[in-house]
Amino acid sequence: MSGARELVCAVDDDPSVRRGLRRLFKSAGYAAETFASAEDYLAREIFQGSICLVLDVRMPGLKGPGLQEALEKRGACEQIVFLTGHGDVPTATRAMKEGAVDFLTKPFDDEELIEAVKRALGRSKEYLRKREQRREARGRVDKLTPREFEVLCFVVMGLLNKQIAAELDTAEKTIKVHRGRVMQKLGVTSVADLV
Amino acid sequence: MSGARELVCAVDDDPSVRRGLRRLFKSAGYAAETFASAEDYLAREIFQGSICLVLDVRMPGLKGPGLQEALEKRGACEQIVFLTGHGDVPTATRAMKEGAVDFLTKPFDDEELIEAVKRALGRSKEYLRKREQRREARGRVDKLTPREFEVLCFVVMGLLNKQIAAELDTAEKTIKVHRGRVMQKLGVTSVADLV
DNA sequence: AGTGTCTCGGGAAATAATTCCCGTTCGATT
DNA sequence: AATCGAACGGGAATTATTTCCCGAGACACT
Repeated sequence: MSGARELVCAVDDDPSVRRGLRRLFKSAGYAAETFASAEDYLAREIFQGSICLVLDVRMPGLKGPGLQEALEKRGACEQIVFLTGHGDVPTATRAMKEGAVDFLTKPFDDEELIEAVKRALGRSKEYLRKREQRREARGRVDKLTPREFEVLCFVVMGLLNKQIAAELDTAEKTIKVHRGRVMQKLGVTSVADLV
Repeated sequence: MSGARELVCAVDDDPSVRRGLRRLFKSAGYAAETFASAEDYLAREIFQGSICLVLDVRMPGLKGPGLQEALEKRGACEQIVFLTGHGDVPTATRAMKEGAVDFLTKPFDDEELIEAVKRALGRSKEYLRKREQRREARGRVDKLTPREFEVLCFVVMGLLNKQIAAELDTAEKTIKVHRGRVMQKLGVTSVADLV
């Protein structure tokens, strides 16, 4: 753990821009790091928390949109704000279609950038929250034996024990046992909680 | 009913552009209409089906983004593709943030536009589908009496009749009656279906 | 005054679900 | 060979739910 739950990362090949951004983010109360290239950023250890990436489009090596694509493939939680002096309409449009939070052009307004960063961190946090929920749910469901999982499926479909027994060609008693185990393993007491 | 389930509407103040778009959409197999201004489009009767709006940004009177905003306030299902010769990055970014499907610049590629229209119609259809589901669910829940609704809330929380009776300070028998009515009015037979 | 709806209540009977106990069989691990 | 977990099954008792029947009081509308 790096301590914080939120982090703003800026990637720009211009040292003076990096310095300026770092100062701006710090003064806005955010933990900030800067990188001179997309490759440098990718080399960083993965941050366990919400991240906002402030990206330049035109850089030596991997470009902003390329990094965006790479992160998306990785299923990362980073939310991206583009900040560039060389933006054209097709690039901006594509970036937004790919899920960027905003696409700002230099010279930029400090307040506008901070607003975008705020939105990005919010979205990143929301994304992490949902992913964590899915992970937990899967973790619990994975604790079930295959047969128990089958029974679970029918239960959430609203079938009665008797009907499930018919579907699985077994005795109703057996279904009751499985059902009881499922409820126990998933830590719930009612059918409503299952769904 | 206008017969079709899908419609492409183009709004542009240039008659020759309108003609060209109409021909393009027709040849791609879509029902198409064109309008010379945003006001003209708003005057049109509301189409009952999926709509893709192809919008110019710069027009006399209400501009493209203005129309986008107006439609969003109306909770309309229109999905918008911008098509303009005067696009700048901030305008494109704002349009995409507001939910536009794409933002293309003239001169445009026919195939690219048709692809965008296709995506827009798909999104519009999906939006309509979800709205219809919500409407139906609300319609059925509105058929419940206040007391029945209270009971429903506790039921989906997974409480037993006995517990609900205690919460509402009434007899378990009464809860059973309400519960039965709720199931009947909502057209379901199991607790799982309720949730 | 009558009509209708909502809420409340009881009884009785059938069905469903839960929770214990007991056991067997099968396959994998050790 | 022994052990373990998983799936299967039966019995019995308890509790919950559903589905019928019945009626009473409150309140609004006509």
